[in-house]
Amino acid sequence: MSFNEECYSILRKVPRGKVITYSELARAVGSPKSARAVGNAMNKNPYAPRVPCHRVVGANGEMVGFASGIANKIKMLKREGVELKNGKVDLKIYKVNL
DNA sequence: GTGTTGACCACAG
DNA sequence: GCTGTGGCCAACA
Repeated sequence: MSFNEECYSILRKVPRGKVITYSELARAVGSPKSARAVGNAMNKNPYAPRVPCHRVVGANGEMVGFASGIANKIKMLKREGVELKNGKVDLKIYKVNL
């Protein structure tokens, strides 16, 4: 079980219509400071269709880079029922409760 | 083994 | 609110 695999595993647990932050995901993996490494893993994302990497947002619910483009990411989230507030996600509502 | 880069985060000014 | 700095981890040259 590699670090990135852990990330994918946790991310897969995020239900549709919900999101998670890199920080929270990193914390769930066990390294609260490895948010950067998490992003790196998402960027590679060998499990592209299996892992909903578009549900991962910044610590403030802000959309940070996305391999396929931020616009596409937002579209997917919206399609899942996630409303965006000024290009950001309301973590109070959409952030999954671990 | 070292240095750089990247979908980050927190803190200080 | 924005910029700069430091720190973290993983992957690559």
